Amino acid sequence: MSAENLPRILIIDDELAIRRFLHTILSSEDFSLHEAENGHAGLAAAAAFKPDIILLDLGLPDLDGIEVIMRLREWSQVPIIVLSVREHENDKVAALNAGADDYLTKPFGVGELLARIRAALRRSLQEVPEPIYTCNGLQVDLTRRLVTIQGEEVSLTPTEYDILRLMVTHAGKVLTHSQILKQVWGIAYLEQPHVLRVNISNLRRKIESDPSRPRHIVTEPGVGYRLTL
Amino acid sequence: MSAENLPRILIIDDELAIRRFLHTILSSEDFSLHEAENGHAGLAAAAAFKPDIILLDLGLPDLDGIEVIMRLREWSQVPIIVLSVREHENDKVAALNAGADDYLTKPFGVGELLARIRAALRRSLQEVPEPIYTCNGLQVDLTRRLVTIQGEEVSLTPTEYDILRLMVTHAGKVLTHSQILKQVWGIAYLEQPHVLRVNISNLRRKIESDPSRPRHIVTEPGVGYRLTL
DNA sequence: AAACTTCTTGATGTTTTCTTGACAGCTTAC
DNA sequence: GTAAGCTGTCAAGAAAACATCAAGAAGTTT
Repeated sequence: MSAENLPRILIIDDELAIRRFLHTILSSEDFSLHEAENGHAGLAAAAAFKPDIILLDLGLPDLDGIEVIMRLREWSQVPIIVLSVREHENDKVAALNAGADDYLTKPFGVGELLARIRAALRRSLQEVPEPIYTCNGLQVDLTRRLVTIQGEEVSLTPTEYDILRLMVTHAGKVLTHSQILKQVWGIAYLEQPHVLRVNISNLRRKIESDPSRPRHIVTEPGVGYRLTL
Repeated sequence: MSAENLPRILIIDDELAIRRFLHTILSSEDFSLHEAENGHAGLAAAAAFKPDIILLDLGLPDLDGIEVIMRLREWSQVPIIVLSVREHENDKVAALNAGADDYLTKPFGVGELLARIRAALRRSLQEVPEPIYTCNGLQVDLTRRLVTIQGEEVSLTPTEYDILRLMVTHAGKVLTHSQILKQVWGIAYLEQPHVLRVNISNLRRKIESDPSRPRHIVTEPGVGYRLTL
């Protein structure tokens, strides 16, 4: 898994010792970490860093923890796990009602923290449906890898689907021969425009109602191809 | 608010006293309640009652609590809040890793319980999928692990059932070879598509009326397999 | 321990996909 | 007008992917 895909965790805590502690625990797992030492910095970091989960200490110097939660909840659904020394029930209730997802009282077990982080991540990673490209009876559902023309299912070979997916994700824009060849076949095929033509032809036969006068996959002579918007 | 739209809570606990206690607390709020006094009844009720949230006691007479969580998670994403007297960290970690959303140690405060229920409800306003897949005479009941074809029960091996369950929970979507291999056999088998083919073949022999022309498990050449919707 | 089920693995034949070459149509340049 | 270059189509052989059978290994139950 590449570094970009690691779950992102934002730690908002003013105590250096705790930040170090959390850093030690969490960096042994596969997480991408970011830290903020007060409420305002935390709110800014939440917007900039776009964490998948926030670990929030309630006792911040500049802002009340509840305030931070409420400000976050004005625009973000990111899971918030509160870490606090206050174990009075009212504090927990207030934080949870303000929009926190979980509340852990210090000192807490490392295993429990990790388990609760995983539980929160599990919930929030529930996949977001990708948009479906639709145009003139052609429909491409990228999540289901399903292509339909006039409602009828079309079966594409892996290569054909790769090309079409590339075009859908860049719908309306011209894709040069080199771009398509590089993406689908790899750099080694840069000087082989023939394979691309054959595949475009096959693709058109499958998704165009009149392959000799294509409406979806338009050729831009001398440059490449373009998928009509 | 009409009675049909109230959040539905299922309580799985063997102790009458606790059920009474929870009933008292929760019926003062706007909840629709249902109770089960052992694991099997709880699993059945989860399928029939379709709760928005489950309060689960770990110490059940017939099934281990972790087992209940895992069985539920085979087909349902419903939030599970564990209520337990065991406050050892290992118990919490095991429950959370098995798929629980929260863990409360008895005795707990009423306010905290309500707050945690609200927190769980807040983020789980999503649709619950039907636990029973039906299509062209093939029926898969994930809650009972029961597969029937034209009403007749089919006996599957554990591996075959795992594959089918994976496909049912992603019905309509293409599952790549790697996805299936990773989920069913583990990462070590990623480069062994042969075992998958053998098992798909066996599965088809059992659930397809004409295995050579499959209607349910469609192969997407070069990619994987897909369960017809 | 025997009987049974399930899993794994190898061998073999089939199907699908990929690559490549031949050729024809079209456009542009001269 | 014609040559050159780009483009589209068809078809055949090669390569890869797939399905199925069957036998032995491993694990379970009786």
